[in-house]
Amino acid sequence: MQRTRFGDLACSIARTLDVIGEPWSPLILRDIYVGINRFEQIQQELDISRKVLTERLKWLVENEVLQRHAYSERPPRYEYRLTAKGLELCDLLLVMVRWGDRWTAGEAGPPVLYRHHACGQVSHVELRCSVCAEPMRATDVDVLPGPGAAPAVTPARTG
Amino acid sequence: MQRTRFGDLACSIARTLDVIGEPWSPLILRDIYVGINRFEQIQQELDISRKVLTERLKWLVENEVLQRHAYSERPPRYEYRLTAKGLELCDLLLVMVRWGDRWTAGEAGPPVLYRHHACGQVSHVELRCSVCAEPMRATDVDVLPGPGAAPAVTPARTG
DNA sequence: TTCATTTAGTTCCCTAAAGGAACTGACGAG
DNA sequence: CTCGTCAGTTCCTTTAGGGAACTAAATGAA
Repeated sequence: MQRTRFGDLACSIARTLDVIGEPWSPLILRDIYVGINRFEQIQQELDISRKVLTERLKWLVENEVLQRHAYSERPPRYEYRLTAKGLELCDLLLVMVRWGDRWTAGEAGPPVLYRHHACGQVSHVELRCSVCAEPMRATDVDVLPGPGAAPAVTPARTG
Repeated sequence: MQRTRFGDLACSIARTLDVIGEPWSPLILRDIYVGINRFEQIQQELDISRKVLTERLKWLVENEVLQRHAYSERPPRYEYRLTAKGLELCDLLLVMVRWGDRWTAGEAGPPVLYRHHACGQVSHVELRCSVCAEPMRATDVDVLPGPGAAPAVTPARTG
């Protein structure tokens, strides 16, 4: 193997990366999210190698992030659609956008704005606690082992 | 070049990926976030190639996500610390965790739990609008061009 | 009928990045 | 003086990404 697969690690970050961590995958997801969902369109918009695009789409379909849907039988033509699983991955994109806007956009300002349906305002995502709805950032939590944790590897000391 | 750099694209997702999109980078960030912040520790915990680890740490320091800090002068020994910029990247990790927990954890349940300081409960992050604080997911927004958008490439038609 | 075009890939070669193991260098302990 | 630790560096092999050309299936125009 040239690249280590992360899927088998007992870590939700690693497992998420296993699905969309490869180069281009998040950008492909973004394209499909905004309606650029056919092979040729994505290839042209991203200027990605056709070979790699084929591989990524195949992987994302296998992992149920996308569905391949025939929009024409004759000639056979396909488009890619987000599944529920894939749509939830797009939340991740919104958080990436927020960080990129804050730390990499510079003088020019954000390249894209997001208007929230509920309030009609241009805004951005914020992380909040699912229980108390107060802000919940990386600094606001303690990390505990969960039920799916790998058993601690204690070297067996006989004696 | 073998791998396309994303940093020059007028897209905050691409720019974020340029910083932490390479294989291992998010896992390195996670390690440092939880206090595994020395070269040897990270190398052993992730079982990553020393060469790649060196490259990633260098890149993350150059991009001001990490700071290299000498915790001993003689012998020279270093540890890596998150900057403010890097700490905000960890928010992204929390969102990756949430998706991984929901879609890849399976029967065993989440490997790690997060207790929110403010309410003391084990919970997870939720995306909400920075303006109205209502839930703000990928399905809840309209996408508009922003000030930093690349000028539309309209082929110049003279005539 | 033939030719061009569109869509969705596939195949091929080349290069660069990842993996892996061994090696270096500075130091400190015994 | 040797051993061990930390923080890398060097070297070689393997494999994934880039890029261009090619295929297949169908449509449409000349």
